[in-house]
Amino acid sequence: MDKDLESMKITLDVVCGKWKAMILLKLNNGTLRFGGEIKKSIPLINHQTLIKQLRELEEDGLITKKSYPVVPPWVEYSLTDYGKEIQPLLNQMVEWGEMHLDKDKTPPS
Amino acid sequence: MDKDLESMKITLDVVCGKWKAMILLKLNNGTLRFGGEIKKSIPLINHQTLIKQLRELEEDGLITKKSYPVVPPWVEYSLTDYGKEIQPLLNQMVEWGEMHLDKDKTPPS
DNA sequence: CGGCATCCAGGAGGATACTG
DNA sequence: CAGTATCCTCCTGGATGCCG
Repeated sequence: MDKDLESMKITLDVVCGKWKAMILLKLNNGTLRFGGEIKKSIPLINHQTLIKQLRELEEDGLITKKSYPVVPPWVEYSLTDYGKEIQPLLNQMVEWGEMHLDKDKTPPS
Repeated sequence: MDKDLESMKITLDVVCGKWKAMILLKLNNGTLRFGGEIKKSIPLINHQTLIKQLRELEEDGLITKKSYPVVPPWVEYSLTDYGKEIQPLLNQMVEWGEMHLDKDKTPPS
C-alpha cells in the first residue's frame, strides 16, 4: 500500500458515506440549519441517519456544529477550512456525474 | 433531490467501492495484469474481492477486460474513455488526502 | 426541534474450495 | 493464473421511541 493509496483512503473515508458528499455539497452554500434546510435539501435521508452522518463529518473535522440554547432548539452546521478545501473535489464529482446522467454506457461498435 | 445530488449519486456509486477508486487510480498508469500487477499494487485486497470490484467497474463501463486464451491465463485491464474522464477526480482525491495525512484535525486554541 | 439509545436488515466485502 | 460458486461476517444505513 503506497502513499497514493493511503491518501486515497483518507478521502474515501470522508466522502463515501451514503450522504456525506451531498451534505458537504449543500453546506457549500453556507451555514445551514438542521431541520429547516438540510433535511429539506436532501429529503430522502432519514432523521437519525442525517444525525449520524453529521456527527461523523464533525468528528472528521469537516464541519462544525453551533447550537443555540433556545427553547425550540436551533442548530446550525457549517464547513470548516478543512471542509472547504474539499469543495473542488465535490464539484468535480457533480460534473462527472452530470456527464453520465444519460449515457450510462458507451456502446461503441 | 435536485440534479446536483443525482449527479453526485452516480459518481458515488462508481467510486465508492472500498477499492474501486484505488484500482482506477492504478489503472491510470496504463494496462495492468490481474495478478502480476494489480494484486501487487493493492496487496491488502482479497482475490475474490478484487474480481468482484473489477467486474463491477467493467459493468459500469469504466474499464475493459482483455483475456488471452493461453495456458497460464493472461488477463489485462485498462481504462475506457469513460474511465479516463474520471482520472482528474481521482487525482484530486489523492491530493486532498495527502494534505491531511498528518493533520487529522485542526485543533485550534 | 434536535439528539441519543436501541434494535434491525441488507448488502458489501471477505474466506474457502474447485474448475480450466 | 484467473474465474466461479458458495457461504459467512460485519458494518452501515435505516426505523422507532424517548429525552431536553
